[in-house]
Amino acid sequence: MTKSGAEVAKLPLNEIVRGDCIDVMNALPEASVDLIFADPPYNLQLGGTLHRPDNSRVDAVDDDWDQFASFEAYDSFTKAWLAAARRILKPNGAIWVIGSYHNIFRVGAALQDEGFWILNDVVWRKTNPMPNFKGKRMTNAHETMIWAGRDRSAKPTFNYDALKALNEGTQMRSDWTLPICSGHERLKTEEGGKAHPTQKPQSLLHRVLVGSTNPGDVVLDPFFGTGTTGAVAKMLGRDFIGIERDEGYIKVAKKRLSMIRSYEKAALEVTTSKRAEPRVPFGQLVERGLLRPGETLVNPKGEVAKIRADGTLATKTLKGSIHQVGAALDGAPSCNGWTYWSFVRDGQRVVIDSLRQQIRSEMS
Amino acid sequence: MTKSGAEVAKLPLNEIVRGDCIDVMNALPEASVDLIFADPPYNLQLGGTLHRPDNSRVDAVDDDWDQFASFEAYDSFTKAWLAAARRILKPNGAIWVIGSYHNIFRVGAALQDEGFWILNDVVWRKTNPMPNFKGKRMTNAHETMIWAGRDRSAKPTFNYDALKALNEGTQMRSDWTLPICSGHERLKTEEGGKAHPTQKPQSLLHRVLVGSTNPGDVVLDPFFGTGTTGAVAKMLGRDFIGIERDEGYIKVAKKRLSMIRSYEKAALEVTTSKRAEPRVPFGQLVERGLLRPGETLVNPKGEVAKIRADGTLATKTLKGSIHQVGAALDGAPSCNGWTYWSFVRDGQRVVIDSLRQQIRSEMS
DNA sequence: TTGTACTATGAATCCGTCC
DNA sequence: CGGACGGATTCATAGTACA
Repeated sequence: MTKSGAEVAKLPLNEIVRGDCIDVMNALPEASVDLIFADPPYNLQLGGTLHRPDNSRVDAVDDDWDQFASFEAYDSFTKAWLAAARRILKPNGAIWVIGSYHNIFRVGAALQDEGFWILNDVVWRKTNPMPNFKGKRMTNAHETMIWAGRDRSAKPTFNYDALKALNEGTQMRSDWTLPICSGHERLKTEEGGKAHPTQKPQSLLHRVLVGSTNPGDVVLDPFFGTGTTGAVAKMLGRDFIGIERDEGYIKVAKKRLSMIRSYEKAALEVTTSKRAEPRVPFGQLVERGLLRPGETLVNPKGEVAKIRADGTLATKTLKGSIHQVGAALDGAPSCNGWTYWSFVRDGQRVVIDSLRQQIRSEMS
Repeated sequence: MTKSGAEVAKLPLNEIVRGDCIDVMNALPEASVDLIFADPPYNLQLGGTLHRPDNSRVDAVDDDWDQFASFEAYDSFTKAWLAAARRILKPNGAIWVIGSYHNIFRVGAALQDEGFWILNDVVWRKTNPMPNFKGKRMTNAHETMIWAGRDRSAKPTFNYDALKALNEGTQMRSDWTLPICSGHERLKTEEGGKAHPTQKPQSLLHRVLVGSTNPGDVVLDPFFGTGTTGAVAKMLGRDFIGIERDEGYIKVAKKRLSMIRSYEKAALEVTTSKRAEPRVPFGQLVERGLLRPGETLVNPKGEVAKIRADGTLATKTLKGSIHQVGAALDGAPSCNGWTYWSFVRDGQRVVIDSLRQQIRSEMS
């Protein structure tokens, strides 16, 4: 995982590399990237030109890069770039891939076949999708993203509490309701058309990057396009690497990135989990005299245990840590002794966790 | 497409056939079924027992029928039943398959490989999914359904206007918001437990069958379970064929189906679902760039707080949601942050609730 | 009868660190 | 690397009990 200075120096951080993404990724040092976000070609096989009821032409995806002769051709392309992507990921790295029903099932199966481990599939619900003009299908109102770890044993970054905060205090769900990229955010050519047919909204990338990276992480996008991944990464204080074949897209992306400024550092600090707080052994409360050996603790049912000099508890029949004795009394598989036990001061029960908080605040 | 009387007579209409679905389907006449709805095993790969934070145990899906040795084993099973299913479909027949990220990508790829032609993928958004108790992933709040024609040239039934009517007059989208099957609808064993671990809600099948069959059509379900497909088909005046291996499930399904007749009309009326209220998390204003991380908000007293990337606020001493920080600053038990905080534009204070209104109007 | 408080439960790939 | 152990972790509904 640790790279030599020479190797790290090779990473083209915050640059766009022109070329085929498989070749470029193969030239990068292995295990050097924290996260990959990929929006690969969709393999759309559209019959002819599509018209709206008013006969205006729908500007569909018909670019060369989106054409594949067969599922087999698409599969071998997919496996090749996924294998190249996997090599450059750090051991705890992860990947996001976005697609529609035309390609996402093949991508998902290939991810699993290549050894990635799916963590969640996330549905992007579009608030304002393009309607189905012919009335022959349902409105295609969503796209699917797959979030997967490098392998089954990887422990990718997951900022659970930050996502929970983004969702106003309730756990983030696997369906995200966000508008498509339009208006001022949508990049235009000099002629006024779309600069890229499938430009993703920044809000989508914001949620992806806040949820699965930390400031300073390296985020690579092998199908950079007009650089939404790089733009949001830069705003959020992450480093990016963009790979793109098309010089026209690169030109637009470079201009876009030059105008982005990063948010201030303090704003990038995000709600953290309790697990990250320093561990306080219960025995320390005894050592520091906040609780005395021989003193009695009470559980919610009114059962009591005595504190011993080594920071363990004892009832008539049980001995062990605050967690072990609590679990045994409740017949539960586990117990958080900190919130389970109380001591008595002035006739009032006080949860022992308040003493831990006191120690933690003194530590900081 | 037209079958002889002898062959049609062989169809076990409105019956449950006990046996392996591949064998049973292979014994049916070809091109005899209008629609197949399949809820195959998901191949969940669960670890040890899971407990809720209150230490109650989660009743997991650990049945034998959901166990496969490998992806390869699952794939060959999938291809075999899909091939058998395709043979018995009429030329304009279609199939629905439901799954989760554990299996749906493999199913979707297999569908395409076997010659089916995907028409839509539909996301079932659960209003009340089981949360992620350990805080390690996002809530798995949806399942995916694939709707596919027998082949590229098939013209399956699609009742566009009926679905539009079900959706309050606007075109049906590819995401359906429906509650999981619980309460009285959930079938129980005599001991009071779940009769089947994965019973689907009738509302889901109602929408599927209204949208893609006509009265009198033949609907086959190769993984019949406790017979939701048959129950809804019967209510809607479609013929069904159920295939199921487990005698216990068959027994429950038969009893269920025998009672459908008398409740037919009432049951039809309860299948409409309510739509979820649009809740707008404050974090979405940040994700969507309406407010920037690092930007300052002001309360009525002129006190300020800075916005962070995860949609929380921070003052010199406080961190939390717009509501929490507002309440703390006022020493109040609660606070509506939406009307409490303002941002500054062109020297004018603007309440952040105006941004929420803007988002709500876009959503409706 | 009505309102409130409490309990039960759902297709789940659900811990991290130190010894 | 296996085992021990500290201790963190949940949302929407439906049903039930009781005032």
